[in-house]
Amino acid sequence: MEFQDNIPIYQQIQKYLYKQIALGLIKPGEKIPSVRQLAVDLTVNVNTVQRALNEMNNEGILEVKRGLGSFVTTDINLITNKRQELIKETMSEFLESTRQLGLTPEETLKELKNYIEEENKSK
Amino acid sequence: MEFQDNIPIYQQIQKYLYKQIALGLIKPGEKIPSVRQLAVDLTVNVNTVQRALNEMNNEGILEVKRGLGSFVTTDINLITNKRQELIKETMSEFLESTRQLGLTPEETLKELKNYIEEENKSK
Amino acid sequence: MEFQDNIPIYQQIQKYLYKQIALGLIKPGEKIPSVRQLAVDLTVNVNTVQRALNEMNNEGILEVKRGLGSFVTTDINLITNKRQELIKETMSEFLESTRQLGLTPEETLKELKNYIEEENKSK
Amino acid sequence: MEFQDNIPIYQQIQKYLYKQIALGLIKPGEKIPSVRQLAVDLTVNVNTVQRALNEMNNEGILEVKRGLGSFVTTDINLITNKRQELIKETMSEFLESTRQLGLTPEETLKELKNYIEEENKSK
DNA sequence: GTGGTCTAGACCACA
DNA sequence: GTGGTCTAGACCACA
Repeated sequence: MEFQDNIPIYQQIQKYLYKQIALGLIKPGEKIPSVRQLAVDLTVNVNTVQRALNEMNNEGILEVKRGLGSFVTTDINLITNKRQELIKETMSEFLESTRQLGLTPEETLKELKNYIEEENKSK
Repeated sequence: MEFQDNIPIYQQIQKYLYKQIALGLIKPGEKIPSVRQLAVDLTVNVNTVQRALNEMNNEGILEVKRGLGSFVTTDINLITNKRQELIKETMSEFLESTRQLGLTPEETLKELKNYIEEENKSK
Repeated sequence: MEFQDNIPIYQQIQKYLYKQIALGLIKPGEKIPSVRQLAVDLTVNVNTVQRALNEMNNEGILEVKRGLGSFVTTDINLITNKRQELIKETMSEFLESTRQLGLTPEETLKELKNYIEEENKSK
Repeated sequence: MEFQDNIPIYQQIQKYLYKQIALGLIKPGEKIPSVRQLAVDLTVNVNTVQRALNEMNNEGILEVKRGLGSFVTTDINLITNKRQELIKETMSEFLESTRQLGLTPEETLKELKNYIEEENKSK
């Protein structure tokens, strides 16, 4: 057994921004806060923010314009694909967790269905 | 937004043991390795192991017998309940993750179904 | 007119390594010096070396193995493609330079031919 | 391996002017902008411009007339020779680049031919 | 003001 | 020993 490494902060920042974008909280073409502002908001070093944005720029999700700031891509396909990718990743991790608790994927599906139904009742 | 700290190692140990028990890899009534042995195996401080086992003893999942070692409870209900609890916890965290990606529980269920079907096909 | 920016050191390091690999001076599967060693050799900060290697790892040209070091990929196709890419880049820059001196691509070709012939004579 | 420093700005200015002249954008005998004007246009120190022009004056490409300004030589041979010199320099640097990628001059010629043909097709 | 690069140095994980 | 992450702080280029 190994113990969980901290997920690097720059990856956490990426995931945070991906979610904001996937949810439409930051819209296509919109400017995100400056690296310095994000660094302050997230109480993190400027370099760490830059590392996060840099990779997102390479992927095309962000367009970083020197002297102007960073903008969410207007390519909606890219955003949709990224969201789909994140969803798949979440599914995969979830099935791994339940597998470790002795559930097959099919049993997991059934358990999830039950869980949701019970939650709905309790409202 | 705050960044995730490491999950405390003692909790990771607990989760590890719960899973072993839930899966039946360690059977009801069975003796688990000594604190010292676990400490060596997991390259972790003895106190950390003790803290993990201590809580599990309070819950009744383990019976720590001084001078003899720690034994998994023979109360199958307790084990079943604990497993169910872990499953619910996993469900809850999963739904929170997909919610952050813009999925309702119902959509999540549909996506999971798709995901499993596609995985089965690709085998 | 703008003045040439310094090409970032990490990109210069990348180009240097690409050339070493393209020329077969570092062979597929071979270990390259450690980041710390490279940093010393190139009198550059460790982080700068790491930034260079990181991107090359993402491209697959290098396989960085934590605790072991960095190795040139054994995927010869990848290397060949990268070399071809660098060659095209060089061609493109060259044609741009000669265009600025008033030469069409065809004239450039003729001039290059002459240049090579004269060089061969003078040997 | 050493890293490329910035090419001195005054040399960049020279190259810029040479190209303008080589391309006939500034004609033989024509007056070029004043040192002060160039300094403003290029957002560069007056001394830097002066240093650039000074060398070009020594070569005879420019005739700096005190109180009147700087003029392109009317000696067409000089201009032609300078252009030829710049072309040779470009060829030489190009062959050095491709040599570092493992190409002989002859192979370089062939690659360039291919490159131009493919570019023409894609138009 | 906004992003880009680099350094020195610290601390961590893997082997 | 080898790579990975992060910080504080400096300096630069673009607008």
